Amino acid sequence: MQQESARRSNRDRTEATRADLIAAARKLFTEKSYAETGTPEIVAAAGVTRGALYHHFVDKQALFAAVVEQEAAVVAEEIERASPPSLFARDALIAGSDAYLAAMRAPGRTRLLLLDGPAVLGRAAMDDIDNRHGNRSLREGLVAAMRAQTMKKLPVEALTALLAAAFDRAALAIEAGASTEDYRTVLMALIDGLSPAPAHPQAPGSARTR
Amino acid sequence: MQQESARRSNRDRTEATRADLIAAARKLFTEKSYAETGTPEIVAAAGVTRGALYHHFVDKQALFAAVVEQEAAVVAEEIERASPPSLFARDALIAGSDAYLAAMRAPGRTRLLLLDGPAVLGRAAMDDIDNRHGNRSLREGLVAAMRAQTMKKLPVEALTALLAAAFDRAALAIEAGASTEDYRTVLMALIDGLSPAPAHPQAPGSARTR
DNA sequence: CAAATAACATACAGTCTGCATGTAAATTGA
DNA sequence: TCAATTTACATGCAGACTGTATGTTATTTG
Repeated sequence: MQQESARRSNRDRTEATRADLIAAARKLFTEKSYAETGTPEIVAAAGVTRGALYHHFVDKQALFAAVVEQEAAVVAEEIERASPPSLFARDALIAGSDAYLAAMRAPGRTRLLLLDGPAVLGRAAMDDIDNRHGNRSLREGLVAAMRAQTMKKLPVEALTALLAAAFDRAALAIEAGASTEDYRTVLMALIDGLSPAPAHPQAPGSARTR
Repeated sequence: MQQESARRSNRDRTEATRADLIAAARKLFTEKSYAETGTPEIVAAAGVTRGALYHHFVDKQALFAAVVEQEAAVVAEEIERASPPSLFARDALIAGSDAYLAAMRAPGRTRLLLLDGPAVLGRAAMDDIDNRHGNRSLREGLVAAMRAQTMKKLPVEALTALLAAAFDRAALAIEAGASTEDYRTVLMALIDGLSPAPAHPQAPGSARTR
């Protein structure tokens, strides 16, 4: 007859505790903000003590980074699930855009990923996370469109970053109550504007600044 | 013969103290971050005590809001100075874009306005500030371009917000070491893509999602 | 010029973060 | 298999910070 609480390997214990902490932190970070959530509250929700937290994470910020990482992965997964990778390049971009905007409606997700994330971890760290998850499919879609000649050839990294920034702002605006249709319309117009068409058929000789 | 420190009216005292606090806070908030800057440090730099701070500002966040407000005004001013309001609509947009990117190179400004600002004050509050200052000229430029028929007619608020978001991300990327030319190229491509040209001269009957 | 008020300064309470130390459980290796 | 070591926590503490309450000085008001 073994003990009440079964004998667990250290690896299992660590994994379970880390998961509990991340889950509790995720819940609180999405309900409130990073700054408004204290570690005592997190560990209470996770059913451990602060000692466990600081054993598994170097500081509160590291726990936050783990939460952001996980949440970014979930968002990427939701997008991939909703948007089949085939189709024509432009259709894939549209499907991905809608899936992203839908995924970002999860409560607190915009604040976690778009406000607290960049402020707490810095833009560089967030870029790193985004590039490992969500942005990847966006960039691949853009590259595909360029190769298919349905999109102007432009610096890929910059284009990916700027379109992602527009999507992010759209998600924030929509959550704040703005018209989803308006923002969707503009996003599509921005993407369609990148078609390799005659640039701007207006008065020739427009002065170039700088 | 009057006293050593001249008799000052309350209005002057308040104005001077508030200005000192905002200046000291601005310096520290741009050198470090909002979270890393404590009120004791701020008041020491300003030459007052925390009592003065909490007399003039309801809390640390309110002081931060005042700093952001002022900095946003300075940025808007720098843009207006560098970009004459006349010219053709597109040229004005380009000049304004370059001026914005140049203005955002001031040390710590991107973190203050683009990272800490949204996280601490919220996107709604930042939108409010932006609309009172920087975004105004952008929106007016877009409206002018639309009226001049050199730009597709689109929801103005949404377009302004999304382009502003792209500019913001570009400023962050450039500060992080990315190629200014790359980002400038993409920004111009995004703007030029909004010309009222034949949208995308490709295979007809492309399926519309939703 | 006295009363009221504004502009501060000082002192205090509560909370939080990170670390140091202590303890129980698991792993190692002889 | 069992003692030594390491891991996974729990507990307690030190420093710092925020916001507030209270006291004091300068200004304004009637």
